[in-house]
Amino acid sequence: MDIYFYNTLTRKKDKFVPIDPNEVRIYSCGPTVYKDATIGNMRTNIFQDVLRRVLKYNGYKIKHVMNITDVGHLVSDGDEGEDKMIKSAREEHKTPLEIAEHYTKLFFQDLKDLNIETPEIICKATDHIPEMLEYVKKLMENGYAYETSTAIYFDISKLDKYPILSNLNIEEQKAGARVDVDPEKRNPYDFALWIKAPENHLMKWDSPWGPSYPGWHIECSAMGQKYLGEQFDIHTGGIDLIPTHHENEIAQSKGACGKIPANYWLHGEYLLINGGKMSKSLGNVYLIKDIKDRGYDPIVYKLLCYSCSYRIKLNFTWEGMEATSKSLERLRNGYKTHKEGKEKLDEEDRKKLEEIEHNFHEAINDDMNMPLAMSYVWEAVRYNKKSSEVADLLLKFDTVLGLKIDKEPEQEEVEIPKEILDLMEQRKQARQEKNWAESDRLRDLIKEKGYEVKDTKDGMSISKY
RNA sequence: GGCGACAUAGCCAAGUGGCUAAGGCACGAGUCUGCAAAACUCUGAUCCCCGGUUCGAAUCCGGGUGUCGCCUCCA
Repeated sequence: MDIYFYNTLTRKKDKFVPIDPNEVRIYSCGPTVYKDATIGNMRTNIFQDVLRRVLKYNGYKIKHVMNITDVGHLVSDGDEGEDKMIKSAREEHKTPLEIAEHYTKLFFQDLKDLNIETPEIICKATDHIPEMLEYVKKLMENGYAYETSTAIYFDISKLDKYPILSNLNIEEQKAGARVDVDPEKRNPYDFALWIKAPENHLMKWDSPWGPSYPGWHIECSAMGQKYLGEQFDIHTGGIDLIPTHHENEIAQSKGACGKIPANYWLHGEYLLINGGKMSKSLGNVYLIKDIKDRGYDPIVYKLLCYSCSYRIKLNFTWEGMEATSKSLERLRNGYKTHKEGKEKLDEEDRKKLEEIEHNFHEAINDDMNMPLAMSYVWEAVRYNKKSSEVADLLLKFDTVLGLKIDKEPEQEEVEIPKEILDLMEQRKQARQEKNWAESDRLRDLIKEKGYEVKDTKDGMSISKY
């Protein structure tokens, strides 16, 4: 079955045809490990995970590279300000290396909590300084770069076209802020490939231009080329990377080898918080940790991300989380019911299930239409005959969804105080005597003390309220 | 100022010219239960406004209105 992806390069859904029919090569711009990753960052990671899983569902092998930016990403993309790593190090009284290790660890914990597959290759910028230097030298040799007293810049006027991903007309942009940065720049949109380090700079390496450090964009070009070759299939990232980072990556690649590095450019839209942007000043920056602290399985957030296309803005609210939490519970419950179901399916049922599978497959192949795909998942969950064959189909769907659909509801191990246990015992007696008034009174009393008792087939269940 | 996205039932949202406009959550009704909870079943919209193209438009075109984002840090 054909796969279609919306390609930022062509601004339409393109049929996906990999360069190598057996293996799809993907590059994803990974985190700058200078602070906690937000749930917004994680939305992008979830979308990239779905991409992997969809390709695998279609039988492809994957070679997926993700970088860890641990140097060179300045506070401003206009090549000014401090390096983000160094700023964090100073603020947290640690070395840049310690900062990188700390936040890298947290990042991978988030991926694990969200059941996101780890890319085949994870590469750190600081481990690839020689490759980056080579790349810059090549750009110099090819005449696309020039030196000033502070840095090596890429000369965008040497390109036939810049920018090519966004429709910006750079002549008409307010480039004022950029012009001031370095009067030696030839064009306002020229960007730094390599930056000469001031005397006391914490991270610097020897180079033909003295002690210095890499610009932000060069790492992705250098590492992408090293692991995936001059041209690969898919490049992904957040939508905000389009106007600067990805434009510049393309520029670098065109300068170095005359090619656009990837055939398909996929970008994930923003996550909004209560209808607005997430920002520190508004105090609405949430982490996966916050989701856990509120008692939610992080997978709930993943399912929330499936409620709309990765290409439209998703509004995060705790109300939405609550609704999705119920939804996930029912989904897992439905799986369990089928798993334990003993009904026999006939030919007609199997035909119906095949149809559902076909529809699901078609949905995920249509630019990862997860909301539509989920509607077929629900069709299977609701299937009137409860059979393990339906459960098997749901498990197959879960190879794409990654929702741990077969996860048992969590049995929280909470210490129940003796007082509550005594009340429960009293209530049990009252129920045996069919003294409903007393039973209800005790239920209310237990609730007052912070516990909720429910009657099930197998007796009473108690949980913290 | 330039660029872009979005506007579908109470909320989230799929849908890109034509079967009864997916699905989830909430609400309501019912089954079950002493009651409640859980579970399960059922129930709801003609698609922001105006004009046009067409046999036919939520879907295409033009014009409005509204919300948001980017161009400055951010996935």
